[in-house]
Amino acid sequence: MRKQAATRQSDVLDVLNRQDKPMTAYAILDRMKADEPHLAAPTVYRALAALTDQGRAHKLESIKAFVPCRCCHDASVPVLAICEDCGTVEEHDGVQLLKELSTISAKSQFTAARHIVEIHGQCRQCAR
Amino acid sequence: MRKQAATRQSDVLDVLNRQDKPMTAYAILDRMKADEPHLAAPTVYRALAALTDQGRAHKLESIKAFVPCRCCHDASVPVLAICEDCGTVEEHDGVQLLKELSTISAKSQFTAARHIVEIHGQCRQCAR
DNA sequence: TGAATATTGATATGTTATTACATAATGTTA
DNA sequence: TAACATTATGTAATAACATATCAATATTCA
Repeated sequence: MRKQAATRQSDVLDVLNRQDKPMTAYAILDRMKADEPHLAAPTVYRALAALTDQGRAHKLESIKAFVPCRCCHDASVPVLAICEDCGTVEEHDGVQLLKELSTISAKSQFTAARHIVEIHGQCRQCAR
Repeated sequence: MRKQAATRQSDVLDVLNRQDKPMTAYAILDRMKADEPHLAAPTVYRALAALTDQGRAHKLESIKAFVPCRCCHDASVPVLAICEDCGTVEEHDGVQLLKELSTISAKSQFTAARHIVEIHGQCRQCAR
């Protein structure tokens, strides 16, 4: 059934919000197929592209998965810490990094449009 | 023909070094197939995994491509600036970021093992 | 030397992402 | 509201990226 783009996006974001771990696009697709069996990959990818553009979700580039945005990083830098043991992701804001990142870009007169900061390691629970 | 892992790794690194832009694993594979037609994806991926582990190459997570390491980031953070116009990648060292990154991890008692910092934007040439 | 271990090659397959295009809904103008 | 332009969606196919598996080959070390 056809839906408005905004509705699709909300649907996808709902799926992400109901999960406490990152989900791949195909995991989201499978989940949504329970209700809408005809749904296909591009529909999910389109919604995800919109959500990440709007800053309502983040893509974890290093693990090819998505999380809903739980902070707010207006004109700032999302920092995503990924636990390699349990898979959970913590979201932080990286305003503090912005100054140093700018310095680095300026060094070669590079015009930064988007920063990607991901941390791999162990969460508090898993580290002990 | 069978080769030692170390030799394979050098071969792959040579291919990367002869190119001034990042290469995907399959681009490397195609290039190497010119000499060794039977070569297959896992061979290239194994070599790349070793090279990135050793810090002799970097993977650009956000574009799924690889570059040879041209700096040295002993116990530090590689920062990769990717021009979205021409595709070139500049490599910088991000020691300056380490302090703030640690602060962020410490906030939630996260144990960082690896940092991924990538910057998307325009290089100096393309920005004017 | 020969058994145990590790590494490599090859095939197959799994996973992630995009292209291309037909179709349907919506907005706009007269 | 009719005609048209615009935008978004559904669908199939396929491209691009990555890994599992296992047999074959090399290496290690008693």
